[in-house]
Amino acid sequence: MTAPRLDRGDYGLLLLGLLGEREMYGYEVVSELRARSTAVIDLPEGTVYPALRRLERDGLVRARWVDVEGAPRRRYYALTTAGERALTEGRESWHRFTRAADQVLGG
Amino acid sequence: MTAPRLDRGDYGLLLLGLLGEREMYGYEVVSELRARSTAVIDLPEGTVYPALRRLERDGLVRARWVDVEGAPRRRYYALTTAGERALTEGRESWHRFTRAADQVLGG
DNA sequence: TCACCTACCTAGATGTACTAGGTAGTGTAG
DNA sequence: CTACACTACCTAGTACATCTAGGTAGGTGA
Repeated sequence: MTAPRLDRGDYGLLLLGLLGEREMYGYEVVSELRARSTAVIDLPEGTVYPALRRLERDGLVRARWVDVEGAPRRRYYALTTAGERALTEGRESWHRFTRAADQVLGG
Repeated sequence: MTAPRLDRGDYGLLLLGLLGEREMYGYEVVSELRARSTAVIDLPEGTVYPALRRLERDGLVRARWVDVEGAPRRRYYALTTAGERALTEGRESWHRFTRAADQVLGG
């Protein structure tokens, strides 16, 4: 019964977009996404952490542990060169797609 | 190794968008999508036919067989009332999403 | 003591796209 | 008359991402 939602894709590109600005850790990514999109994009942690792992597995991001005083340690993620390239390409194909979709949906 | 693609969602909404304009049959949907999006959205038949079936199963479209002289018969699909409502809602949430995504990706 | 927040993680279910086929009818070029 | 191409439909199986629903652990404040 649920209506079809075009916004259910591979969210990896959004994570690349955030990490393209600065190094971030997983939990920060979750709250940044929510803040920046005024809660429109509200990915649960169970979605974000596996997604970051996939990006790492595919060589698009690099991770490092950082100890923090008086808090659990954080796993910071940063783009690799391949990640930056993927972000650029992904952004372009995303814009191509939105233009095409608006052509179909009526912009 | 493949780069993450934000444009892999549930394409059902696009089909609703097409059918919102006029009744169409499956094969027509495939070629219309390709034509209208200048081949950016190129869904294979193996994607479109099952998607139409799902929309029908969910009560968003209604199907009828039409005999054609000198050609294989066609299965025409049209929106139901629920389908029109789903299209309106889907369009809105799609626009909310693109705005939010551009906020993250850098528009 | 209890609740809550940060910060990370995973197993399993669900669901969709896509691959790679298949059937059948019509028209056409060699 | 044969081979190819095009229309028009269909399905089984695979791959993969989201999401649910948990869990672990350290720290803070009532």
